[in-house]
Amino acid sequence: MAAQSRYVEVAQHITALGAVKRALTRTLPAECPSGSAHVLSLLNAHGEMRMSRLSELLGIDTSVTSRHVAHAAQRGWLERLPDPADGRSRLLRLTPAGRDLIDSLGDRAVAMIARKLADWSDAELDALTTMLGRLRADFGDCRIPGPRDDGPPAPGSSGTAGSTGAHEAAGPLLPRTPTPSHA
Amino acid sequence: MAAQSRYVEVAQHITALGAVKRALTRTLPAECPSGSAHVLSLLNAHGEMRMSRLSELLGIDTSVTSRHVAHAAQRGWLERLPDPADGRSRLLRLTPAGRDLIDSLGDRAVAMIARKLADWSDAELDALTTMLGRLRADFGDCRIPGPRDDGPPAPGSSGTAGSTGAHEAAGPLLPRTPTPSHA
DNA sequence: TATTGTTATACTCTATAACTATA
DNA sequence: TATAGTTATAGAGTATAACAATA
Repeated sequence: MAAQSRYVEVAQHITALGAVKRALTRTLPAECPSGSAHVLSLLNAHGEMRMSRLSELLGIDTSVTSRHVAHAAQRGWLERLPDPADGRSRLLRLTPAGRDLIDSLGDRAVAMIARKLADWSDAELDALTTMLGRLRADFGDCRIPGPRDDGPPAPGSSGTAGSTGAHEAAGPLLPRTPTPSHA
Repeated sequence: MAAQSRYVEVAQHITALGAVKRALTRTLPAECPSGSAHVLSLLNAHGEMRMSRLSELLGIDTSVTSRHVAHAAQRGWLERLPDPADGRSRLLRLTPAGRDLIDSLGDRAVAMIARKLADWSDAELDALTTMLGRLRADFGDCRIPGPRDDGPPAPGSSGTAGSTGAHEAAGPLLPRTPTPSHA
C-alpha cells in the first residue's frame, strides 16, 4: 500500500488521458465512429468471437456493444453468424472490407502516435505497454459493479464482479453512493 | 522510431483505459458528474486560475469548460471572481465546500485504486505516473488540432514532464481527417 | 427459470457556431 | 478587429430497463 498521493496522481492521469483518446478519435473518418473502430480493432486482434466476449473486452454493457456491432454490420464491416453451439449466441467475424478499414484506421492512429512519441525508445515503449497492460489487468472487468443498492445502505453482499474479466475480479467497487442529498 | 506494432499497442491501451476511467467515475455521487469532479480536482491541485487555463488543463473546448464550471458554481463548489487584470476574464476559486467535496471524492477514488493496485510497489507506481506524465506531455494540448500541420513534434518534448499539468500547448495534432470520402 | 442479445429511453460529455462584453 | 467567456444546438457513448428467443 502506497501513499494516497500516488493513487491520486494515477487517478488524475487516467482521467486526463481521455483527452489523448479523443485526439486519437479525431484521426478517424466521419463514417467510422470511435465505437465501431474499437469493435473492429478487437475483432482484428482476437478473431471471431461472441457478443458477450466482445462486450467484456470493450468493458461496456452488452446493450452498447449491440449498437456498435449493428452499426458496423450495416456498413458491411463484420458479419453476425449463427453460433452452432448455442442458438442464442451470434459469432462476429470481420469481413474483408472491415479488415481493410481497420488497417487504414490503424495507419492514421499510428502515424499520430509515432509523431508524438518519436522520442521514446523501444524499451521505453515496451515498459509503457507493459505497465498499462498490468494496470488494466489489475482493474479487471470494469463493467457495472453489481452491488445494486435498492435504497438504504445495503453494502456487504455484492460479490458480483467479474466472472468474466481478463482475470479474476477484484473486490466489488464502492457502492454507487446512496444518493446523498447534501450540497 | 519504433515498430508500428508498438504504437498500435499504445493506442489500444489508451482506448481501453476509458473503461477504467468510467469505473472511477462510478465512485462519484450522483450530484457530482465527472466533469465537475475533474474541474474541482484541477483547481484543488493548481489553485486559482482563469477559464482558458482550466480549459487547457482539461483538454476540452472552452464552451464545455464553461458548462462544467457553471454547474460547479451553481452547487457552490467554486466562485467566479472578476479578474482585476482583464475585465473579460474570470478567476476561478474553490470554495471551502468545494474543497471538502473534492476531498471526499478523492477518498472514494483512492480507495478503489488502492484496492485494485494493492500489489504495486511505490517504485512501480512512480514509474507508472512518470510515464503517463511524459505520455501526456508529449501529446501536448489535445484540443482542436487546427487545419494546418506544422510538421514534426516540437523538438524538446521528451523530458519527464512532471505531474498533472498538461504543460504549455504543444504543436497541433494531425489534420482533422480532411473528410476522406472513402470507406 | 436463466441466459444471450436487441431495442427504447435517458443522461453525460464534447464540439461547432453564434453572441456579449471587454481589450 | 481580436479575445474571454457564454449559450444553443447537435452528435457520440454509455447505462438501465423491458423484451425476444433459446437453453
